[in-house]
Amino acid sequence: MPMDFQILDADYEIVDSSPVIRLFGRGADGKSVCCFVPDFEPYFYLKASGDLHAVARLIKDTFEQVKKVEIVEKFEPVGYQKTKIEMLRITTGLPRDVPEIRDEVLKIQNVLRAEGDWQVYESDILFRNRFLIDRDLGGMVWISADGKSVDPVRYLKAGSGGSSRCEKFACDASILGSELKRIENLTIAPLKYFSFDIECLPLDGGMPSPDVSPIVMISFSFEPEYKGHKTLILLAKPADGMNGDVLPCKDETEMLNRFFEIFCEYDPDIVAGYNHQDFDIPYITDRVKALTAKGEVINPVVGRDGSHIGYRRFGLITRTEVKGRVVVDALPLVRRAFSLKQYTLRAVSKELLNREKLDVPPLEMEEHWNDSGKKFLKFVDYARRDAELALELILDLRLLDKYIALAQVSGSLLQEIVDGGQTSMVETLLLREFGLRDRVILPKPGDELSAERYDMSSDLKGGEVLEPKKGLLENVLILDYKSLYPTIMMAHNLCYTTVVTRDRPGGETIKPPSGGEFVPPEVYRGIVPSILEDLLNQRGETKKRMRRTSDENEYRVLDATQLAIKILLNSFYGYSGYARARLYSLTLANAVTSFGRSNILNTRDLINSDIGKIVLRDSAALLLDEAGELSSQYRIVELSVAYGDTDSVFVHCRSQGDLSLEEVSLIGNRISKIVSASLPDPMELEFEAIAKRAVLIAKKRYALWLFEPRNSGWEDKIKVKGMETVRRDWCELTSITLNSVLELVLKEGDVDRAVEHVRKVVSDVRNLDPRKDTDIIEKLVLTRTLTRKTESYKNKQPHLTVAENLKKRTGVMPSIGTRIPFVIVAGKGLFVDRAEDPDYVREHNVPIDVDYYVKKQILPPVERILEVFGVNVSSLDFDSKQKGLFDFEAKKPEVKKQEKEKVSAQQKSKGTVQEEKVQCSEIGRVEQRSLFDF
DNA sequence: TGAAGCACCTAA
DNA sequence: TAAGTTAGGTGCTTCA
Repeated sequence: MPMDFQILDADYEIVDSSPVIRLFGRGADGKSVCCFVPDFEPYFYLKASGDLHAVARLIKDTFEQVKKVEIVEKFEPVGYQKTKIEMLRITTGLPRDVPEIRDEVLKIQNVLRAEGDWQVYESDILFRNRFLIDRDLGGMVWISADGKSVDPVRYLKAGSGGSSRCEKFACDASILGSELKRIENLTIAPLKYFSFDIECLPLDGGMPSPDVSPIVMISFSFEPEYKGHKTLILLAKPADGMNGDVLPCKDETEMLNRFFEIFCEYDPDIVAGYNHQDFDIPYITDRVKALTAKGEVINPVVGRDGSHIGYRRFGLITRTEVKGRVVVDALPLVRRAFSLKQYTLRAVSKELLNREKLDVPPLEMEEHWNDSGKKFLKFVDYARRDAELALELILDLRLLDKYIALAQVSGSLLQEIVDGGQTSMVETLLLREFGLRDRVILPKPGDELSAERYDMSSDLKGGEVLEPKKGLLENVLILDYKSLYPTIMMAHNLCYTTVVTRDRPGGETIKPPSGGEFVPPEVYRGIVPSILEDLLNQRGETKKRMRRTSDENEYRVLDATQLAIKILLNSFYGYSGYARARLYSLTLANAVTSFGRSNILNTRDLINSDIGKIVLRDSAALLLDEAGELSSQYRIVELSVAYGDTDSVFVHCRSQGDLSLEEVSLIGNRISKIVSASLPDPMELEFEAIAKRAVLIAKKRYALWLFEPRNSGWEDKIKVKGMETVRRDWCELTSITLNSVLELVLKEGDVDRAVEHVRKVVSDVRNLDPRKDTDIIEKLVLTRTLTRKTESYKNKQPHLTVAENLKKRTGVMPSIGTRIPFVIVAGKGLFVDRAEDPDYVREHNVPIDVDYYVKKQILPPVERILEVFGVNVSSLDFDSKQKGLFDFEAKKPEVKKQEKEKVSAQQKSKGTVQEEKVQCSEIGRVEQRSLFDF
């Protein structure tokens, strides 16, 4: 009977001195499966010169690992080629033979004194990936495997000389697959998830070290439950009167053995945790080693094939692998998915789950552990909560959905996708498609070549950013190009395989503004453009199915799929300019961006000049007809591009009197149609939304009051880009204040109230009582990422100061990549030297530098906006010297109120925003005058 | 006093 | 066995 399952992981094992692929997965029936697939052989390609038959014979005779050398016809990786050339396909006995002999075969060239350049191809593809690519399988794909069931331990031992790794096998079922078929299934297998978290007893509250600091507790959280338990806590000591989910053990060794037993017995597909990739897993591994060295007996099996817990460190990065399962660390996933000020489990749980982490400070852990009453129970609950939170982050926030979809669409294994970036996905897709088109792919470049390319990359130019019409605008259309770079590549057949390098095609070529030449699709349809086209079609299809389905789960899977496809579509351009890519082409990357730049410039000119004006008549938008006479029932709308960045254009619509949202959207649709019609397929300018009001401050900095069509009505929201509200290196008070100002200015059109609000905030801060207002410190915290080692900084940095203080006080230096919170405290000297840890400031009542917050955090961003409205910004702050002039402040509200009433009356009578500008500047002056009068 | 350079973060 | 890309604003410090 064939067995259906979803592929979670793949690797190989040697049986009878031949490699056997192992596919690990979870079946629709809930059973974990291992499927053995023999008879797949490792190979790579060699481009050689001279008599290939002779070369082939020599290679076969020289290397005993080589099983077969064939002559095949292939295209080289880069450049348009009229014909294939002959290459050697070298098959070896074992996967590890490939890296071993790939350098050796190149030396044959010297032996033969052959001319030309020899080159190996596809010599560094992991064997499991080679298999998945060649068999059209991939991560999280459903397959139906036919074959007979086998005893995995006996099977692996047969003739392999006894692999020590297969004493124990943790799958529910194993089969020897004879036929594998990919099947369509829109569900996700009933995966088993668990998370775990360890608690160690550190010496003097510092960092625990696995040599000396014991692990005292391990907490689990399960989904679905394990033997009726949602959570489980293992203790490294005996204890009485514990809950059913607390398992006291004799000692640490027994606890660790229980941990591994539960690991295998539960048999999770997803091994979750928070920072466990960098901390818990390496710690357990090292601790087991330390205890074993002392003579303790621990059997640390975690893999589905009986393999042990372990990790590897590459520089700063730790990689852990658990055979047959997927290790998912919530920390990097949360980092990628959400822009937060801090990524401690505490901050993340609060922000995203609205749940509190419990806490036991490191210095008190020993006390809590040795207690037998409440404190001990608190410690247990603390451990339990940490495990729960890690799993909740992944499940409640559905963090894995996107990655599962990316695995399915790209064909890479889930673990690679969760761990890595876009590279592995793009390469998997390229390898598959190149293979089908008889084209080989280069190995990954070494450090030298990468460095060389990195230097060249400085002449890769990017997108075009149009100078914004700074200030306040009404009725702005937001349009953007749908998937600009991918559609450019499709429209112009831009590809590694179409760029003219050696062979010249007969007819015309495509010439991008950046230079270079590409053959048209009739001559050779580029591989990347066809991959993109395929992805684009898949995405359209997926979206169609989303509209059809009523099943909630299916909808979610489909939504994740279309999002994954979008990510993949946008990954190819970046990859082509990436110095460590297998296929790197500056000509290609530059062609894409240069078409992009000329496209947005053409669009601007088309809208400004060719369209220029649009005539609104009845309910239809028409182009202004030169000959046509216009009666009073027509309205002319003048169009001009107010801003644009890479793939977007903001079009300002001006006409006499108000324009309704419906009228503006008619214009938007019209522009979209006209511009799209002038472009090659599948490029398309899409009408996205209307900004009733827009404040453009600078390139990449603006705020919009947006209206988007939503089921037969309009939905409005404020969208802020690039300004301090969305930047994490400004304090919360800045973003709150700025948001209020933007809201008042954009939605209410009430600059006056915005000014008043700012004054209030400023005076609140100036009058801050640090002893009483400790909670406001929270709003004054700035954060910045520690991006490098101390010695690599050329200049002092505030967060570096704080990180070093932390190191002095606790002995622990925050690791690279950590966001460091800090506040600026009062005193003399440089800003960088006055940065301090907020906790320290709270505990020690250190005074805050109020003047800094007013002058450097609140005012500059607010001024940049209010200046646009002609507000005299010097009236916003009462300088610290004037703070003593209490009378003035007391009088202020009266003056304000009068002015405000006057203004709002005027506003009502005139109404448009243009006039407000004048009125507002008057307010500014009035205040200014009263200041002097006083 | 203002330009130059570093550092960070964001837009696309 | 680390890593998609460039464009651009702003603040702080140093130095001519």
